[in-house]
Amino acid sequence: MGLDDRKLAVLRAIVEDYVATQEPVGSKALVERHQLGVSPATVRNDMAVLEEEGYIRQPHTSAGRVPTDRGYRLFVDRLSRVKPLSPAERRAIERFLVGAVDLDDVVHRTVRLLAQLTRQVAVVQYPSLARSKVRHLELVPISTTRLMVVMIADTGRVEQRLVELPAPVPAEDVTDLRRLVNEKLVGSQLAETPPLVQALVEESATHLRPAMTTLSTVLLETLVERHEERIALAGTANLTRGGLLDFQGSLRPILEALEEEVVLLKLIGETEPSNATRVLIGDENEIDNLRAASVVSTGYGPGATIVGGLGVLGPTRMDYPGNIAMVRAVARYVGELLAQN
Amino acid sequence: MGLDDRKLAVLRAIVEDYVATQEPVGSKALVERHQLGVSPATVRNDMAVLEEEGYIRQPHTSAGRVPTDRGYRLFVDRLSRVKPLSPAERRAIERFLVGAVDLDDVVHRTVRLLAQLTRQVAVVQYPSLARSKVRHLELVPISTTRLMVVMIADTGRVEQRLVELPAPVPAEDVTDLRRLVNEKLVGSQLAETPPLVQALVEESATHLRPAMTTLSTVLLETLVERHEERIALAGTANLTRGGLLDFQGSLRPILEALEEEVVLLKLIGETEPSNATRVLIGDENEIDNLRAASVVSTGYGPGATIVGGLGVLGPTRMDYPGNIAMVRAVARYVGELLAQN
DNA sequence: GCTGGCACTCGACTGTAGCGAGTGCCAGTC
DNA sequence: GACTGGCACTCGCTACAGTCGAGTGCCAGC
Repeated sequence: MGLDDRKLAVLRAIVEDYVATQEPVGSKALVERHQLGVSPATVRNDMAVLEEEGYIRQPHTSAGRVPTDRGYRLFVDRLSRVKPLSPAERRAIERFLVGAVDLDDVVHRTVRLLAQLTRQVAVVQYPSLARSKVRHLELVPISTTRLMVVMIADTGRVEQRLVELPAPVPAEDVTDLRRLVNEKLVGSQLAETPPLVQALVEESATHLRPAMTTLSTVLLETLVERHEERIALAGTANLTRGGLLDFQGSLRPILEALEEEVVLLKLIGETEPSNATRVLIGDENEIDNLRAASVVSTGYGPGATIVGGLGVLGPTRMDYPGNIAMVRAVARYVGELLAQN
Repeated sequence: MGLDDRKLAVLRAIVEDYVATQEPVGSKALVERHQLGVSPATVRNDMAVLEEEGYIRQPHTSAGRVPTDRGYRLFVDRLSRVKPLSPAERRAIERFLVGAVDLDDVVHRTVRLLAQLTRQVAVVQYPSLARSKVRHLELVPISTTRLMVVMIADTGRVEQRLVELPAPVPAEDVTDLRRLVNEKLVGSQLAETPPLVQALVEESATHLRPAMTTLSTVLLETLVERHEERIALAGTANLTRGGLLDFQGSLRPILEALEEEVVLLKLIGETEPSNATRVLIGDENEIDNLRAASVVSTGYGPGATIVGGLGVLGPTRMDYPGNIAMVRAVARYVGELLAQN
C-alpha cells in the first residue's frame, strides 16, 4: 500500500485538527492550517487513498473526514511526536509529590493529579499484592476468639482481615502464632506463600494447630486466592466534556464499565512486568462497553520493578501524544516516590 | 390557602404519573388513570390553584403540568403512603447480609445493594471515627525510625498511618509506647482523645518523650483534625437513565459533586445523631451542583446508636416512597449486621 | 504528478403549514 | 356554590419544501 510521506502528513494533520476541533476536517481547511505545500485537490486525492485504506472515513458524503480507530493507531505508532510537558505541568506533578504521608495518600493524589492534567478519567491500581513481599504480619486479639490480622507489604500496602477462631486462644499463644507466622512469611513474595503457609500449619505445635489452620485459611483466601487488588478512580466528570459527541451520545456503558473493578484491572493492570506504555484504541479494546473509548496506561513501581498500573481513559478522539507523555511522567514520579519509602 | 382533599389528591396523582411516565401530565389523562370522580374541567380548575400556590408548573403553555420542588415536598410530607418492600427486595437485602467478612466488605456490599435496589446513585459513609471508640492501637516497627500505627475502632474501622520518628527507638521502647498508648486511649471516644493524647506526652518518661511527641502529633492529625471520613459510592451509571431529561441535560455538575468527599459527607453524613430519614429535594439542597437532584438519606448503626449515614441520590423526579422505604430497610439491616460484631 | 475548475451531493438551517394535546374561560346545570 | 360541557386559543411538534454552502470526485490541462 502506497502511503508516501505526504499522505502520512495528511493523516497526521487530520488527526490533530479533529482532536482539536472535534469537527470533520475538509481538504481546504487542512491546507490552510498546515504547511503541506500542495493544493486542496491534491489533498483530496490523498484523502481518497487514506479512506480506501481504512484510516479515515466520512460521516456522510459532503462532510469532512474523521480518523478511524485504525487511523489513530497509525498516528500513535508512527506519526506522533513526543510532546514535552509544559513547565506548568511539570510543576504540578512535582508539587503533588510533597506532603504525601501514606500509600493511600499517594494513590489518591496521583489519581486526582492525572485526571486534572489529562482532563480524562484517571485510574490507578494500588501496588499489586501479587508483586509485594510480606514485611510484617501483626495479630491483634480483639477478643479471645477473634483476631485481627494486619499484613504490611513492602510496597506500603496494608491489608487487614478479621479471623474467627474455632476456640479461645490465650495471649501467649497469640504471641507464638505471631512469631511463627512472621518467621516463615516475612520477606517472601505473596504469590509464593501458599506452600509456606501450608508448611506453617504442619509444623506448628499441637495446641496451636486449630488456630493456625483457620488463620492460614484466611491468609490464603484473602491475600492470594481472592487476589485483593484495589483501584482508585477520578475525573469521571471529564467524560461529559465534548458534550455527548464522544461516546456516541451515551455515557451509560462507560460508567457501567468504570464501576467494575475487574474491568479496570484488565485495562490498566499490568500483565507482563514491563514499563512500556500501552495504548488501546476504540475497537482494540476487549470490553464491549468501552468500544468507543481509548485507554493509555503504563506500569509503575520503585526503580525498575513494576508493582502496579495506572492510566487514563477517554474518547478515541483524545490527545494521544499529550496523554502518553503525562501518564509516563506521572508513573515515573510515583515510582520515585515509592522508592523513597 | 384552600387545599382541600381533592386538590391534594390531584397533586398526588400528578406526582405519581409524572414519576412513572416522565411526561407532563394533563387533566384528561389524569381523570382516566385515577378515580377522582370529577371531570377534566374540574381538575383543570384545581390545577390552576395548585399552580398559583407553586406546587406545579407548566413547562410551556399548552403542555401538561409538572410538579415543582415544592410540590414534591408536599407530596413527601403529607401525601405519600408507605410503600412496603416487595418480597424480592426483602430477599435481596437478606441475601446480601450473609458472607460479609469485614467492615470493608459490608460497606461495599451495602452500597452496591442500595444502588441496585433503588436504581439510583448510592452513597454509604463508613462508620464515623468521631463516633467510634478506640478498641486497640498497634505499633508496628518498620525500621528503627519508622513506625506503622494501626488503630482499630469498635465500629470495625481500621486506620493506619506511617510515622517517621525523630530518632531511632529500640524495640523495648516501642513496647512501652504501645502499652502506654493503649492504657490511656483504649475505650475512649475518638472525639475526646485530644486532652488524653496531650497528657500522654506530658506523663511519659524522658527517654520516650521525643517519640511520643511525634506519635501524638500524628495521632491527632490523622484521627481527629483531618477527620478521616470515608465514603463508598455506587450506581453512577444510573444517572444516565431517563436519558438527559433529568438533570436538565448535563450530568457534569452531578458527577463533579460526587467526586468531592466533603460534599457527599455533607449530604448523607449524620449531623445530629438521629435515625430519622431525611429527604432533600432539588433546591433545598445547599450544594449548587446538586440543585437538580434529590437525596434520601438516613443514619445507621448498631442498635440505637448512629455511627454513619447512607442514602441515595437521583433526579427530583424519583420514586420517593419507594426509595425512602429501601434506604430505611437497608440502614436497619446494616445496623443489625454491625451489632453482631 | 499536481492543479484549477466544475458539477454534484447532502446535511444544516429556515420558513410555512397542519395537527393535536392541553389549557382557560364561560355559561349552564344540579 | 360546585361541577360540567363546550369552545376558542395557545403552542410545541412534525412534515415538507427550499436554500445555502462545505466538501467532494473527476477531469482536462500544465
